[in-house]
Amino acid sequence: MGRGKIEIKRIENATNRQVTYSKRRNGIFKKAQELTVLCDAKVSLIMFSNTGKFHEFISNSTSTKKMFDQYQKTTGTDIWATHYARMQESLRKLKEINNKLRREIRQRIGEDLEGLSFEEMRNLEQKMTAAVEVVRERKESKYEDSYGLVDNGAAEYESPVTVANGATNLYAFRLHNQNLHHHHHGAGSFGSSNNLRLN
Amino acid sequence: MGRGKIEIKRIENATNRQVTYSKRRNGIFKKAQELTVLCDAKVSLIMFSNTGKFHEFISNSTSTKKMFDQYQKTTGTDIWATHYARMQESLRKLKEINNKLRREIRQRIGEDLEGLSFEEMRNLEQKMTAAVEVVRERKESKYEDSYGLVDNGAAEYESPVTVANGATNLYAFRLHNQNLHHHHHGAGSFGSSNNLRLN
DNA sequence: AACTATTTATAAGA
DNA sequence: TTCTTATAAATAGTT
Repeated sequence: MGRGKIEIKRIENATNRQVTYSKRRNGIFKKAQELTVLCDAKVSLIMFSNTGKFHEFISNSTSTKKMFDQYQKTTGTDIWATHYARMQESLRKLKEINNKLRREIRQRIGEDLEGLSFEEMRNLEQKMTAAVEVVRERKESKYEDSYGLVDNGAAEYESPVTVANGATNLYAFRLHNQNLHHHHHGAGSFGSSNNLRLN
Repeated sequence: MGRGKIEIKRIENATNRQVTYSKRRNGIFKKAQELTVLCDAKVSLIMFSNTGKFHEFISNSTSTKKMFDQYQKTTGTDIWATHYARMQESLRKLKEINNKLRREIRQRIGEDLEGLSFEEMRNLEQKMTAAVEVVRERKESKYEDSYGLVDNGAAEYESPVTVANGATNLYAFRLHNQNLHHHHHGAGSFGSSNNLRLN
C-alpha cells in the first residue's frame, strides 16, 4: 500500500528500515487502539526495534502487569507464577515448623503446658531430667578440662545420643524449591531417629 | 476502509463486535508479522476479547518471557522483583531463626554443647533444672486434677512466668512483607522479657 | 466464510 | 523528521 508493492523481507537499508519502522509502528498502534475501542478488547503491544528502542501500547482499561498476570493464568505458562507459589509454600512450611519449634522450646522452659495430659507431662519431665543430667555431666567434664582437675570419681555417663534417642521430636525441613535462586537445604538431620520430616 | 466509514467507538451489536474483532485481529497480527520481518524488530502482542478469549503474536526471534524480561529491564518496572526479593529475604530470615531454634532445642536435649564454655553450660544447666522443676510440679498438679486427689501436702510452686523470666532466649519473627499475598505475622511474642526480635 | 466498494495505510519522493 | 500522493492493503457492510 504505497507507491509500489514491497516484498515482506528485511529492509537492508538502515535508514529506510528505521523510517518504515516508525511509520508502521504508528500504524499498528492506531490499529491496536481502534481494536480496543471498537471491540472492547484488552491489548498489550510491546516492541523493540532492531536498535533496541522500546515502544509499547496498552489498552487504557488495563495495565501491562495485569495483562501478564492474565496471560500466565490463561496459558498456564510458568514464567513466575510457579516460582512465586513455591516460595509461598516454602514460607508457609517454614513458619509452621518455626511454630512447632517454638512450642517445643516453650514446653521445655515450662510454658504452654496446658494442652498436655498427665502422661505427656510425665514423658516431658523424664526427657528433660535426662537432658539436664547430660548437660550437668558435660559441664563437670568441661570444668575438669578448664581447671585441670583430674578424674576424681570416674564419672560415667550415658552418651548424649543414648539419651537423645526417642527423647524428643525435632523438625527437619528440606526445601524442594530447586528453581529458586537460593539453594539452602535446611540444616540436615540430627540422626535418623530424631529426624521427623514434615511435608 | 470498507463500504462505509465507521466511527471509532464500541460496537454495540455483539455479533458485529465479534466479527470485527476477528477481522481486525488478523489484520493487526499480519501487521505485527510484517513489522517483525521488514524492520527486524521484536514484537509481543497479547490480547483478550471482551469475552475473555485470548490471542497472542510473538516475533519468532524471541519469546513472551524474554519480551517481558526485556520490558522490565527497559522500563525499570520491577513489579515482581520487589516481591521476589522480599520473599527471598523472608525465607532467609525464617531459615536462620529455624536454625537457632533447633540449636536451642538440641542444647536442651544435651547435644551440640561443644561450643559452650563452662559458664554457659552452668547457665544452661540452671535454666534446665528450673524448667524441669516447673514441669514436674505442673505434672503433679495435673495428677491431682486427673485422679481426684486433694491437696495432700500444699505443694507450693513458683509460677512458670517467674521461672521462665530470664531463663532462655526465644526468637520471635515478624514478617514485614505487607505486599505478599499471605499476611501471617509470626506467632506473636512470649512476653516482653523473652522476646528477642531478629531483624 | 466470501465478496467488493470504500476507506485507510503507507512506499517513495520531496 | 514531516508532508504529499499514488497505490496497495484492510475492512464494513452485504451475501
